[in-house]
Amino acid sequence: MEKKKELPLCPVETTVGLISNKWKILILRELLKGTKRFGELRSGIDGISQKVLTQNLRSMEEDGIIQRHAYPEVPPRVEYSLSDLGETLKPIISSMEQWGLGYQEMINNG
Amino acid sequence: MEKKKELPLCPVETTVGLISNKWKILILRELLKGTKRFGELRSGIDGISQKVLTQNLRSMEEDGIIQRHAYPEVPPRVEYSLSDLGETLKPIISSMEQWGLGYQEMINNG
DNA sequence: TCCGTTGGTTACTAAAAGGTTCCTATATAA
DNA sequence: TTATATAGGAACCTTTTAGTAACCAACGGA
Repeated sequence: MEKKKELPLCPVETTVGLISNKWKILILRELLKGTKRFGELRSGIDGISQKVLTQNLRSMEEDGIIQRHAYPEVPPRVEYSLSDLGETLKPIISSMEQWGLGYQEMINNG
Repeated sequence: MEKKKELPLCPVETTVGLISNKWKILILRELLKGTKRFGELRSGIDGISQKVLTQNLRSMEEDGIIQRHAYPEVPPRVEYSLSDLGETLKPIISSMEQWGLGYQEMINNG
């Protein structure tokens, strides 16, 4: 999903390389609330398909921003959570949330 | 480029709807430095093609986050700048820049 | 008269992303 | 005995996005 080449010089580009994808940002939004099971993520993110959720989770795991923990149970239970690195992305999501709130307000009663 | 349906309830999703695209974020990065001509944007954003730049500029203009000013000269001169709304996105780009700096540092001498 | 410059547009093609459907394993409950 | 629940994987297809190349208009200068 992400190419593992050298980092771009521009820090914005570096960041964008990791979370430019819409779904990843929504996954982050969910995981910032705490550890979640696969099914919880699936139902918490409107419109995401199982395939796309899996793909993005794998990619984010590879990038070291989330952690996956599978319990050897039946039926299977798999929990996802942010890594320490993933937690550091919080300010970005928060700024998006803040902006979105202001924008919604502007649109709705502007 | 963006569908003009109702806003999502989630503010993060609202924001993501406007700037989920990698190129738009890089365009914002450029325009946060100030007004730029089409050609300057083109050369300032590594790897962007003329078509994609034009498309995204149109879309962002429709969304009201940038402004386009064409001067009736030959050869043509077209300047792009952030609208007031566009300026309010600055904290998002800044947080990405901050994060990217930290990440680069971590990778390079971690 | 023809060239170069700028900021596009259009048509065609390739690649990436996403959607859908079907399949699996197995403990447990009914 | 059989249905159920969970977290995927595989195959196939459609849609979206991006890249490439060609073309254009208009004026000023050589």
